[in-house]
Order: sequence, then structure tokens, then C-alpha cells
Amino acid sequence: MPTMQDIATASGVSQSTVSRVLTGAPNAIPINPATRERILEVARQMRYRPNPLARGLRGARTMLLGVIVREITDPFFAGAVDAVSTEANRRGYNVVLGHAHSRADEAIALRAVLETRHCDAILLLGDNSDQPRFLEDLRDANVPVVGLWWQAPVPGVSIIGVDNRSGVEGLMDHLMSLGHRKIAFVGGVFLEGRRIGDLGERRAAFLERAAADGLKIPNGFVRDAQNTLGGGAEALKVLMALSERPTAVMASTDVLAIGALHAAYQMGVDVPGEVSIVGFDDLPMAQYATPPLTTVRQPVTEMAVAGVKAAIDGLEEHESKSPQIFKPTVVVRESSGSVRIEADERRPARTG
Amino acid sequence: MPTMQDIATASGVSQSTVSRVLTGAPNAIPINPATRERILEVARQMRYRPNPLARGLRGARTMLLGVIVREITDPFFAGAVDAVSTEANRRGYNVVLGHAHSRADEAIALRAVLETRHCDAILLLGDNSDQPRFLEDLRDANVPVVGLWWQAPVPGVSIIGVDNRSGVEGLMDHLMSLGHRKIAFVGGVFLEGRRIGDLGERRAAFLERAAADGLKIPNGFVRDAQNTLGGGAEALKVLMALSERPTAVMASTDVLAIGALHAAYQMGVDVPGEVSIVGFDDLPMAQYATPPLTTVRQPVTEMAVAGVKAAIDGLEEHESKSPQIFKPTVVVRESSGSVRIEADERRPARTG
DNA sequence: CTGAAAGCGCTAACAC
DNA sequence: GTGTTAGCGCTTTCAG
Repeated sequence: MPTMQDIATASGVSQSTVSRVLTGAPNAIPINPATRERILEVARQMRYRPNPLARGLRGARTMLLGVIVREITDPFFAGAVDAVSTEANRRGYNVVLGHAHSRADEAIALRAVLETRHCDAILLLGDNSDQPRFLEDLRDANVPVVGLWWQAPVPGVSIIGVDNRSGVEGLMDHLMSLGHRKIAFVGGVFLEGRRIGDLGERRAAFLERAAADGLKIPNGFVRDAQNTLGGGAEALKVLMALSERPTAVMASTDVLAIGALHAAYQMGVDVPGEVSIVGFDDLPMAQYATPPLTTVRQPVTEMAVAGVKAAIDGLEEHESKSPQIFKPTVVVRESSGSVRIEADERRPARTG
Repeated sequence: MPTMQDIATASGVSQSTVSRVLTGAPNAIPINPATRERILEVARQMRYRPNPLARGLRGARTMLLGVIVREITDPFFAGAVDAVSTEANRRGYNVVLGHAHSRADEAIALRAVLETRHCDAILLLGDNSDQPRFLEDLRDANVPVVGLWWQAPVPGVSIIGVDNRSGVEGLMDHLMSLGHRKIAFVGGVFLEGRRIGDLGERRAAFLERAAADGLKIPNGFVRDAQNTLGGGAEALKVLMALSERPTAVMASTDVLAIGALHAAYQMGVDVPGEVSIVGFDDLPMAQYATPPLTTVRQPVTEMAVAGVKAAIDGLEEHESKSPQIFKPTVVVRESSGSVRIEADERRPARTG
């Protein structure tokens, strides 16, 4: 791999001249067109590639964005990573993926940050505010830090979140307009048993709204579950085994909802005839669920764009902005229906 | 952010001593325990972090693995990225993620990622060998390149693939043992219209096996489709509209199969009563499909481990190994059944 | 055992 | 316009 010095020697100029030419326009320094052409040509022939490490050492940007995601197998975050990386690429940045593995294992998360230190900025996908040491450490990595899908404002971190409350309200409006009063909630609990982040907020919003509307929430109607298909399936089975069954189940993610849908299918429980099931996120998969899932769509792309922008802007301005909260929208499909029409024959040919 | 020099000054030793202590064990050079402790303590207090750029400049490894994934929104590859990044982390590496968006031009643009060849090695997830310029570029990347989920052996690239043929054979054995003779195939076609990679191989294997067994493949039984839920749904609709319907549909991925399942549901076509549907990959979602999907499981974790190993080994040895091909295994669930029992009432309560 | 010194490849003053 | 000269933060001889 040739260095600048190599191509300088080969074209009979000094290394700094090569640097000026190859560095591109930003220099106000004029260069003899002939020299410039010669250098460019030699560089091309020798297949010169700049060494970003050396550039970085000199204080230049590495054009690398660190993205630390709690759980990339979560389809929602897979989509988020996609959106972020697309936007980052569009802006000329590449993405270094740190993987926190959804264990609040601080050591791992920490290492992820440490080794992401040569990134120009860091994006945290999914709330990590349960990891104090992690955050503390982040703070004195003197790069901009952006929390995407965060709620809790943390000093030094630009927050971009979704209005979970509004999403839950929309879903509740929808369900109640269909006559539901016996509504259960399946929330998320992280592996260590801490309930935080978006799922916690959705759960809180549900409880508050239920209280405000005077809904009775019998014992066992609010279930913690791991945010997996299996978790959702398990929760639905338990709910359907209660002596007093809910007529609707609000799952705090589509993954949980789809798992629940599957459990209903297995148990021969008709959806939405016997129970309505709604989710949150609007994964691509949601409209291909059986039946297609009523859910809440998050503006993932817009949020990703805002996140990348915040990260890159943070490079110039040196203070983190006030939180940006995006509004989600309810998407009504077929997994929700009027309460108890009758557990009937409403099978094939629909047009979802 | 303190430098080594800072902590050297603060602990009253030379910067090189600090380096020796902080660099860790690999040095055969003994250091006075007292000095060592003092340095360590000061470093801790000043929250010292090594600068990986500077390390890298000196020729040390960056402990960064470049991963270029064809399509991260494909759940299969999301899982693959997870597996690779987990294994990489286990080995002390971090992952730089490039997303090719399954487009040739993007992949070429990702040359940028390669140019930032501060990655110690590069893993390509999903076959990109249709892009000659891309490959050419790869060749003079002076780091080991590993093709995961590749078939075509390319000089200079270590290949790790799955035995698609064996998977298709297994599926065919299964379907034929159930009495199916009218079997359709839904394959993948990439956006540029080139049919390559695993999906191409599966399609070829299907055709060969069908020919070997003297199966008649009527016009329209082999369909190209984009590898999305929608693509699978669309394909099934077309197949069910044929005057001569297949009794079984082999989809070349679970994503396609699940899309097809959804279309069947919408059209009121019973699965597996009227048509059996099988997939390939065994995504986590497959067992939660309605009905649970018969498919072929790929040893994703093992392949990821092998891929990371090949990449890291490639750092020492300087030649790429011969291809490693992993065998997948058929997983029978409920989406496949004996041919034509009768399009009947076989609805709820099953126990899948 | 520890320090001094030479760079890794590149950018950015500062000269001429 | 172009060359010279310092480093960026770190590893690594080579001398003590």
C-alpha cells in the first residue's frame, strides 16, 4: 500500500504537495494544474488510498459513527440500524456497530464504548440509562452522544424519542371505541428484571390511562414478558387461562403481539372475534401477521435522520439540544375488532 | 482526554515506561512493581484511555472487523450480523457495519469502507460476487477477506457457505414422501435482475432434482420474487391462480414462505390442506408463523464462528483456505402435510 | 529496570 | 506554488 511519500517521490514533488492535492478542495492554496494532474495520475496508477488512521491522528474526523444497539436481533432495532446506517452513509459516514447484547452488562457496554472511541460521534439505540457507569464513561469520551429511542434526559446526551404516551392513548382510544373495557397489557421486562425505556413508558401510560378512564384492571391483567415472540405467546396463554378474560390485549411491541397472535391460533382463540390484539412499532412483518396486526407506527426513518443529524451537528455545536419527541400514528388492521360479536365463523376470504 | 505523556508526567516516569505498563503483559520487559502500580493508579485516576488511532498507526491491530452485509433488513442477515458480532466481541474485536442495501452501486460505494482499511479483516455477509468491480477492489485490500454465505470461490477470499443443495434435497425428500408431485418454487431475484448467491443455488438445485425425479414443472411453477414478505405473497397469489395449481410450494427463504402463508390466509387457502408451503433458513419467526413453518435450519452460529475465525486466522496465515460448507437440517412443522386430504375444516385447536 | 529517540502516514503552519 | 518542519499519541528499538 503506497504512502503519500511514495507517490511524492514517484512524481518528483514533496509529500506535502501531494497532501494538498489529494486532500481536495478545502485548501485555499492554489496548485499548479500541471503538478496537480501529474500527482493525481500517479496516485491513481499506484492505487493510492489515504490512511484514515493517520488522518484521524492529526485530528481530522474519522467519518465513523458509533452505533450501540441493545439488541440487534430485535427486528425493530434491526430496522433502526438500517435507517441510521442509510442516513449515515448518505452523509458520508460509516457505522461502527457496538453490540450491548441487551444485558445490562456494563462491562460489555463499556468496552463497546471504549473501543468506539475513534468514532466522531456515538448513537445509542435503545435506552441504556439503566447503566450509570456506562453513561458516566460516555460523558468523558469527548464526542457527541445521541440517545435514540430514549426518554430520560441525561446531561450531555441529545435525546430523540418517540411519544409512547400518545401511541398508547391512540391505541386505547381505538380499543375503547370498539367497546373494550377489559384490556390487558403485556409489557417488556429486561433480562435483569429492570423495566425501563420505551416499554416501561408504554406500560405506565397504559396504567394511567386505564385509571383515568376508570377501567378495572383485574389481577394478572398486566404482565411482564421478555420482548420475544415466545414471551408474547406465553403471556397470552396465561391471560386466556384467567377466570376473567380480557377482551383486548395491548402488547407493548409488535414482536410480543405477533407471539400472542400465534398463541391464540394455537389455542383456537379467534382474533379479533374472541380477543383483540394490538401491538406497537409497525414492523414490516405486522401487516403480514395472521390476522394483520393493528399497531402504532413509529417514524423510524425520520427519527434516524434526526439522530444522525444531531450526532453530526454535535460535532460543531458543543451543547446537546433539548429532547426531540416524535409522534407515532395508529394503524388499524384486522387484529382488533368490536368487543364480542360472538365467537363466530369469520374465516376465509377476507381482504386484508 | 489525557495522553500517555500526561500520565507519565503525573507519575514522574517517561512516556515509554507508561506505554510498557499500560500495554499489558505481551512485553517480556519486567517493570518495577512499585512503578507499575503507581502508573496504573495514576492512569485510573486520570481516566486514561488509549488512542486506538495512534496504536493503529504504529501497525498494531485495530481490533476492528469490517462486516459488509447485503441487506440488513433481511431478518436472516440481521441474525447473522448478531452472530458474527457476538463472536467477534468474544474474541475482542468490534464490528464496523457496512450496509450494501443489496444494490451494486452501494456495494461499490462501500469500497469506501474498504478504503478505510483500518479494519483488520473484512467479512462479506451474503454473496456479492456479481459485482466484478467490487471484487476487484477487494483483491487489493491488503487485509483478509472472508465471504460468509458465499458459494463461488473467488481467489483471495475465504469462502464459508451453506450446502443449499442438501437443504433443497431434504425438503424435496420430505415433500415427495408426503405424496407431492406438483411442486412450485419461489426464488429470489436481486434488484438488478441478477439471480445469484444462495437463492440462485437453491433454485438450480430444485430444478435439477425435479428433473432427476421426472417431476413435471408446468409453466409458471418457478417464480422469481423479491426476497420480501410482499414478494412471497404475490408469488403465491399467482400460483394459486394457475389453472393447474401446485400442491406444494417451496420458497427459497422463510421470508418468502411467510409472505406466502399470509397470502394463503387472505385467500382462504388452507395450509397445508390445500397447499403445503416450506421455507429455508429457520428464522426465529418461522415457528411462530401461522401455521408453523416447515423449513431448513442453517447453522448460523457455527458459520459465524467459522467466519470470524477465518478472518482472524487470515491475519497470520497469508493464504485463503478452501471453502467450508456447512450442512443444514430439515425442520418439519405444520405448514407441510400429505397431499390433498381434502380442503377441509381443520381449524383451531392444534398444538404446534 | 527505565529513558531517549525514532518514526507510523498525514496535515498544517511557516518559509522561500 | 512548493518545500520544510513539526508534531498527532503511541510502540519499539537502542542505550544506559
